[in-house]
Amino acid sequence: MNPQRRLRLFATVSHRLFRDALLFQILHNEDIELVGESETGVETLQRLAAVRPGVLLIEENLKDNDGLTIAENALSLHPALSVLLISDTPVNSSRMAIYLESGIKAVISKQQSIQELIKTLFYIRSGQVYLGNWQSTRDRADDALTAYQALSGREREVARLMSQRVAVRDIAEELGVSCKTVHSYKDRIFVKLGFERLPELILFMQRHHQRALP
Amino acid sequence: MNPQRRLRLFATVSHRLFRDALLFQILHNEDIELVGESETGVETLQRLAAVRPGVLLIEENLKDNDGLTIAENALSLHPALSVLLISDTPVNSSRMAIYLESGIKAVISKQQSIQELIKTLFYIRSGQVYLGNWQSTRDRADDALTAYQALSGREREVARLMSQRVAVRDIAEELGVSCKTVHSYKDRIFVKLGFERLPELILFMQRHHQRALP
DNA sequence: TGCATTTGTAGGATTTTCCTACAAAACGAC
DNA sequence: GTCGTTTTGTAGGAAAATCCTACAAATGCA
Repeated sequence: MNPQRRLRLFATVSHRLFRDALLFQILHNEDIELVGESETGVETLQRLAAVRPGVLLIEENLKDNDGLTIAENALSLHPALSVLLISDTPVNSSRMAIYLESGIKAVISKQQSIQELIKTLFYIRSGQVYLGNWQSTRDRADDALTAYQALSGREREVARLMSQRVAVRDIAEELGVSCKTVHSYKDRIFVKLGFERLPELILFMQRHHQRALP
Repeated sequence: MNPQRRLRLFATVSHRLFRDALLFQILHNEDIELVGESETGVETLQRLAAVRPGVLLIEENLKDNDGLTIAENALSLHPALSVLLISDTPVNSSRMAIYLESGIKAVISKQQSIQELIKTLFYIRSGQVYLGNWQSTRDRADDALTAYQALSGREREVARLMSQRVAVRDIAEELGVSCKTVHSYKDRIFVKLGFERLPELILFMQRHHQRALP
C-alpha cells in the first residue's frame, strides 16, 4: 500500500484461540509482518528489544499485568513504538485522554470489527495518533445497512447466492449470464463492501440480509 | 466431508472482535453454515427456536449469564442440540464430568487452537460426546515441532520463503525449478501441516522456525 | 437536455487450486 | 544386501479464481 516497508507487528493477546483468529485475519494483509507474539506483559517486554516491532497490538487486560502499564514500560524503552490498545469496553473521551497521556496511539474496543482494527493499525504505523472510533454501535449498524443498499439489484442477487455458497458456475446458470460476469459482480461487491474473502460476506449477509429483510 | 447436510452453527461469543475473527476462520469451511450469532445468553435462548441450529458454540463467561446455564436451558428446550462450550481455562477431569452431566458434548479452552475447535465441532455434530483435549500445552508444542520435522528439505525451504511472502515465481527462480514444482511443494506442505491458507503457515513458521531453529 | 456515474455484461492475462504422474532416493524388513 | 514400500523432487493438465480493462445502456444530477 504505502511505499514504506512492511508494518512490523508484535501482538500480545491472552488467549491463543483469539490471538490465532485475530492474527489469521490480520496476516491476510500483505503489508503486515508479524515479528512476535506473546500472552503476557512480562514476556512482551522481554522480547520487544530483540524483534523491534513498529506497532504493538496489546490487550488491556492481561493475566499478569495491565496492558496499559506494559505499554508505558515498552514506550519508555522504545519511544518510536506505536501502541494500539484493545480495551474490553468502548472508550469514552475521558478514558481516551488518559490513554493518550501515556503515549498510546489508539484504542479500539472488543465491540469493534476487525476491519476497524486493521485500519487503525495502518493509521498509527507512522506514529500518528488515531481517535476515530467514537461512533456508537447503532451508527455502525447503519453504516453496514447503507453499504448493503449501495449494492445494485444484480449485485444483491449474486451476494445472496454467494453467501449461500452457490458455486460461481451455478450462479451464472441461474442468472443466465457468463461466469465472467458473475466474477465481475463478485469483484464489485467486494470492493463496495470492503471485503476480501467469502466469510466476510457470509457474515455480513447473515447480519444484514437474512435478519432484517425478507 | 460427510454426506450429511451442512453443520448448522449458532455462535454465542461476547466480543464482536473475537466473534468475527473466529467466525471468519470457521466459515472458511464449506460444510459449516452459520444460522445465527449473539453476544448474550438471553438473546441466544430467544433466537434458537427460530433458526434451529445443530450445534451451539458458546462462551462460558457471558456478560449476562453463565454459558453453562444457558446451555442447560437450551438443551431442555432442544434436546438434539450439540453444545460446544468455550472455557477460559483448561478443563480438568472433574470439571469435565460436571459439564458432561449437563448434556454438553465437548469443551475447549481458550488456550487451544482454532483447528482443534473446528475439529471438535465436527466430532460433536451428530450428537457424539468428545473429550479429546487432555494434552498439555507442552504436548501440543511438541506436536507442532514434529509436524515441522515431517517437512523435507525442499519443503522447508519453500515454507520459509512462502512465510516471508516471497511470490511463487520468485521462489521458483530462487530454487531453479518450475512454478509448478513450487506449487507441488506448497500443496504438500499444507497437507502435511493441515493448513488451508497462508496466514496459518506464517504463524506456524513464526512460532516454530524463527523462534527455535536458526 | 446534456454530461457523469452506475449497472449489466464480458474478455484477456496471470495465478491458484486440484489432481495426476513418475523416476530416483531413502527406508525398512528379512 | 536385496526387495518392496514410502518419500522426495519434479512437473503437466484442467478448471477456477483474480486482477484489470472495456463498453453500451440506463440512471441520475444539474
